[in-house]
Amino acid sequence: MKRSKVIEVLTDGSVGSKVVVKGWVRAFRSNRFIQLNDGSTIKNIQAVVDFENFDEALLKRITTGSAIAVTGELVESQGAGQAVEIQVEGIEILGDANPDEVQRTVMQPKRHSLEFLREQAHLRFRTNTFGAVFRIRHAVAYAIHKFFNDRGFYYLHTPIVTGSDAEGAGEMFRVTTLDPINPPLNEDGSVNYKEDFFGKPVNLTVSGQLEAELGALALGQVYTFGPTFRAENSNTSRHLAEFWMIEPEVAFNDLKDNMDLTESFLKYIVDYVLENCKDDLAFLNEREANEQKTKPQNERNEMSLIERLEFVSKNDFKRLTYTEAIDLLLQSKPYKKGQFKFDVKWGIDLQSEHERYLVEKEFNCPVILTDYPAEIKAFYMRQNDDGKTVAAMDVLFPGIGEIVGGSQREERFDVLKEKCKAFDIHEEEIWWYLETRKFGTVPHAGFGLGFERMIMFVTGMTNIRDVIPFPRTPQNAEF
RNA sequence: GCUUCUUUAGCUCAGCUGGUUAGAGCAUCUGACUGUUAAUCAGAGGGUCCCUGGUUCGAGCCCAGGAAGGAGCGCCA
Repeated sequence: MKRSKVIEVLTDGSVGSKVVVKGWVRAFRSNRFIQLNDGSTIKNIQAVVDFENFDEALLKRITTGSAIAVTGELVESQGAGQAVEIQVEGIEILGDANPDEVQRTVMQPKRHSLEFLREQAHLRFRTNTFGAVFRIRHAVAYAIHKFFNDRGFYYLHTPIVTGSDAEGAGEMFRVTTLDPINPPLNEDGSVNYKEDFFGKPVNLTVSGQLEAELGALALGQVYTFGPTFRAENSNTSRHLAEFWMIEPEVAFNDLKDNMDLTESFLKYIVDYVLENCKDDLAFLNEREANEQKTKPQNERNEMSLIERLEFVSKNDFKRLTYTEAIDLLLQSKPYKKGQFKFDVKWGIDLQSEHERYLVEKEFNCPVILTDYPAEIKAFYMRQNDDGKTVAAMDVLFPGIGEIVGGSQREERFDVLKEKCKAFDIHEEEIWWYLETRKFGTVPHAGFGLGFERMIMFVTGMTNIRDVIPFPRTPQNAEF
């Protein structure tokens, strides 16, 4: 008989029918009630055993963590916690799990710290929390592809190994096949990269944006969705050395179009999760609520996870310029009381404390800041007419900080060449990028969304290492 | 990279002014019970007190150095 998934049995199963369900045992209570989970839903199915009719040695092997197949009739449950359950007629042990060893793992049926779960990333999928997080992670990835596909975007695969060091987005990981102990040397003692695999130094990508622009300037609208690597020694709950980024790029869009696209995109993702991940979201909502109870009143979230998602879905993002933001900060209470650690004045890069004040105190909703000073933003951002600022935008989310960074791109050949000079970027390194400005250049714009930061927002997880299956961070590449 | 906190049983933690045999809850095991929902009740086993060195009659506790982890900051998405 064909196996039914737990979610099928719970949603479409008809009472009286025979079913086969396979999964992992979460709990075996009273020698009678097996809680079985197969990953298709956060919910377990209860399989009820008349232990008088089964071999005691067989029942002994039904332990937390073991894998079994049960055959039986789907019946209405006599208990309160579930509508239906399986009256077991046959049990097959698929894989044993020794309780003494299970006890040392995160499968041990008790509450665990996230730190302990992180040390067992290979087993944390078995827990309710991480099951929910990774089902939602999938749903968000799918929603992103669906959003862009429905709007006529093309998914463009930009290179992971890149020879250009021009993005300026951060430190890069060198990729080489040279012998690290005895590399071939030039006469002056430097490494001879002509003998390396690609004949020159190459790195893992820090951004697919420049290549995405090339695609957009022919295909019209494209997006990338791939792994991104930053060799920064960042030790925070918001940074990974390997993360996933989505970078749409649209020809003929200006900064306003870019903001509109960003806002509808983020709201679409939130709506998709609210609509399609109800069970997992309800669990994470409850989980967060319980966690909040252990915190002092003033550190608790004002809204629950689901309320926060609904709030973002229903309310317009607050849009203001960098210059307006600086004015607001200068008039703010914490500034006047000297409570900011970092000074505020036009021209500075906003610090976390400033962004948090704007997002969490002043507006209490997502904020889009635009038109930053040119000096603190990348070379490819379009120069505004004031000569001082560029058409940049950062989207700031409560609790997460910067979730999107984007801009209208500099499409004027001469201006871009000047910017390259000012930023010390050699033309011969990005001649291909500059050429698009020579042949039918047009205004265009795009942005980058940190995928994991978005997952943090929709799951309520507060450490980025808990929303990617196998986190890579400084000094940690286990699994 | 900087600041700060933590490290004691499988997990989460307590451990008094430095003093005899290091504790609790949960988990595991054994037994009882059997329509349970984090099942319940009784009992048992389980320790390199992170590592190295020092002070002391005596160190889980004090001092020095190191390691690992968390949080915050910087860099950024």
